[in-house]
Amino acid sequence: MANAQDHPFQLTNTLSRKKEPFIPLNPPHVGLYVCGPTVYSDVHLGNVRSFLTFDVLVRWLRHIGYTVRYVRNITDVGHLVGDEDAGEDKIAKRARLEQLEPMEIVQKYTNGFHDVMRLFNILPPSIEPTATGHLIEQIDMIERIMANGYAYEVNGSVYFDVPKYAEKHAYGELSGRKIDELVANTRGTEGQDEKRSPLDFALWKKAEKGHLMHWPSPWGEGFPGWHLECSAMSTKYLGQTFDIHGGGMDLKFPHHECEIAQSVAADGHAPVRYWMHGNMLTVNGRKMAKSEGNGFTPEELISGNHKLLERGYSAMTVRFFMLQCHYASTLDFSNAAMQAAEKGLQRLMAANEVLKGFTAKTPSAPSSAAEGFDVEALANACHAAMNDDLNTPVMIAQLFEGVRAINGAKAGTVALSQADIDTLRKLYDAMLFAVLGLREEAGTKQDEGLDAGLMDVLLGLRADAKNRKDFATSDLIRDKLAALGITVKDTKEGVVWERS
RNA sequence: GGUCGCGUGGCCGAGUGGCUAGGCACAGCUCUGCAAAAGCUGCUACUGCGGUUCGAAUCCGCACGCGACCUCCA
Repeated sequence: MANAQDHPFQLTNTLSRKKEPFIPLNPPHVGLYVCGPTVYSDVHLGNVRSFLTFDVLVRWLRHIGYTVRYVRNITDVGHLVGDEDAGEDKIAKRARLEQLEPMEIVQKYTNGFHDVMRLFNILPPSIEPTATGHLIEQIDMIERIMANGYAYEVNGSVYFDVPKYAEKHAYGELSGRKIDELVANTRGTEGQDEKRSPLDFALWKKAEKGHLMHWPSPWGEGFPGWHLECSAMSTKYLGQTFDIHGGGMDLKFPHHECEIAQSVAADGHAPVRYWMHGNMLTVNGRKMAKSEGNGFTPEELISGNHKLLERGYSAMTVRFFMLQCHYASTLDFSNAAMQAAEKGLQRLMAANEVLKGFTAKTPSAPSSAAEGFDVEALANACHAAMNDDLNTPVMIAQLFEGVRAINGAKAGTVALSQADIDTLRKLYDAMLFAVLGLREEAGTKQDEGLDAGLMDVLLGLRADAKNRKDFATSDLIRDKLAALGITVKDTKEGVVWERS
């Protein structure tokens, strides 16, 4: 767009805690890495929010002309369930519970994850690497770290030496932590006596007897540490330093902090130029989390079959609901908010239909009092909002300003030129579908074969009744249809119906 | 306990020190056989107390309330 130079894309870098102009390393290419799911259970709505945030980022970067290589991993090596069950990983535990091979668990929940992503119209990444597919790279990285003296081996396990690293580097810079405080606040360390410091973290864990997932390594049979895969895979596909790394707020510490340490220790470079963290989805003010048990799955959301849900909501309603909040703010889920979002989305999409339906001529003879509308200013405002740290709520607010103009043009109170209409069409098409990633939902369209035919019959009968001024009959038909969830509207252009 | 963040109208949520988003709900009007939709109009808020400033929701301090992270989590 015209003033991309004047208003470059600004992104909050959680490393500096400031909004910074986004300048990629090798324009027009952008390297983006996002931490993906651990595939040991169903994804819930909180997970969806995070992936949605980065989906909008990718869509926007591409919209303003960048070529994005988007890498989002699948964590398919289980990691420790908790202190008590040290030795058993989440995937192995699940495999035992469901009596499946660990890789069946991985495949099952990977498939489920992909289904959910499609449901919410979240674009697939360019590369979706798996931890188990990159053991060679991970082992190689451990060797580089050891060669540089930042890791040590104990009984077939390898640990990262955090105090050693902190002598020369800023461990804790991302999450704002200080080494002394971390040491002072460390919780129980039993079962971790192999570590020299409680802050040290595993790069490689020796597999105990009976452990299902393990691979050979220079240190014996074992499996990689949780933080390592992201470092190894981002380095492989995006280079030792790349543009943007994203993930949920809850991954900042220790996960992302460890990633920085691993990369610096292995290759001597800070891996990431811009760190980006999405905030949490909350329910009644508390974080939605697997461990809190307050999450619901997308299936439950759509069916409404969950005690927190008054009724079901469509995937696009949820998407729109989330986009009406800035990604860096917490967002609280509530039925009232969902219903408000649903109405708003309907109005927005309906206005887009009105816009598409305008004929070549001016939509409706504007009255002499019709006001003009600055379409250019609207387009610029949308662009500026997105460039301002992906401010989707402000961008959506602008689209609603446009809705008034579109509906006003139809009503004859706003004058739009053909050029205005063309600009608006392009703008709405781009913002609604390409950038916000909304899509028309099935079931609201009027041209669906049998349904459409049946409706034509009923509405034909109703029109006859109306012509005879038999309003009792015409209203009866409308009321009965309303009871079935179909709204009939008599507009100037004719009768329209839609499912609610 | 440590670190970080938040507290905006009936609800959800933006907000760069002055021009006081937007959505939903609500009320009135227009259109309409009625309804729906749409348009117009109305509804002016920033947890509390101090301070800085000509001027603060926005900056600073204190208090209260809430949350996140510190342990697997997006």
